[in-house]
Amino acid sequence: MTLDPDISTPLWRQLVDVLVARIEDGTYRKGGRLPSEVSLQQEFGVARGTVRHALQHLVAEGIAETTNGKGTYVKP
Amino acid sequence: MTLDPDISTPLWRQLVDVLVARIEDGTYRKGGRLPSEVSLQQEFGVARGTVRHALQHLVAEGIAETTNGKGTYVKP
Amino acid sequence: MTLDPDISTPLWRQLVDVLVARIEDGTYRKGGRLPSEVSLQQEFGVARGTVRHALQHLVAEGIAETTNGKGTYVKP
Amino acid sequence: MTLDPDISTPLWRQLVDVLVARIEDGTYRKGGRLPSEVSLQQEFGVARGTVRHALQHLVAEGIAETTNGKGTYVKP
DNA sequence: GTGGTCTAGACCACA
DNA sequence: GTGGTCTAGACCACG
Repeated sequence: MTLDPDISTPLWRQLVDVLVARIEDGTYRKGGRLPSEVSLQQEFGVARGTVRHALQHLVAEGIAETTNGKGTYVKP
Repeated sequence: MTLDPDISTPLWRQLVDVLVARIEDGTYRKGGRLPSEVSLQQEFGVARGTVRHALQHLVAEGIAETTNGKGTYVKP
Repeated sequence: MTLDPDISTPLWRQLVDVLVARIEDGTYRKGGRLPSEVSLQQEFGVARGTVRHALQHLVAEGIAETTNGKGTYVKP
Repeated sequence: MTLDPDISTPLWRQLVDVLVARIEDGTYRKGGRLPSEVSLQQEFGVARGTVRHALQHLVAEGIAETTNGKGTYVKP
């Protein structure tokens, strides 16, 4: 899975879309843990800040919840 | 009694404040023993490392004293 | 350089001794930066917590100084 | 699985025998990790000192190897 | 890409 | 059954 650096949509937003899609199709289960920031960084080939931005967006939207030292979880 | 994971103050520092307050109001008496690390861990819902960090801070400030195998005591 | 897991001296204390020795023999210069926590972790084959414990000991003794996001420096 | 507190063989030695048997029959694989001290303590209903004594015996005999913070492993 | 905080859980040493 | 050490690996804040 790779993102497209050329189109106008910001990378972090493309990433949000991918993550939301994966939550909806069950790749990431509700109540389950998302991959770590480093994993996502590597999988999508983006900077860590981008990953953090995307995850914080999910948290702000109430889709996910993050716990220090444990990871980011999909809300049920 | 619970700590607040949202505000910027580190959990261990919040814990220090609570312990100091309890020493000052007499909940933990001078010369008496503080609850064990495991007790505090359970009461405040944090990891043992966080509890230890807070207790070591009290020791560094000369407020408490710790003895291996016995516990942590409030200095008179 | 490796540490000895068998003897009773804690690993973090052995690490303190090595770092102090390197400061004294000029391997790490006064005013210069120490290797990052991750580097030391790899060089000595210990966990990052152990490295941090050793570095914080140097800071507590006034031998080094640490700046968030930049590194740990030997005091002149 | 329970041990027999009545017979003259010390509990820790009975425990050693059980562990060795389990290594030989493959319940605990060579190179694999033994259950934690607390697990064994609960499974066999013995004190922690007994478990530690038995494990240290395995280590002394070169059957197992223990690493602080990780567990006790069966040597290949 | 550094240091800072935190979690979870193991074994170690003391009493 | 306490505190002491250690591992492994996560997210956070700074630069």
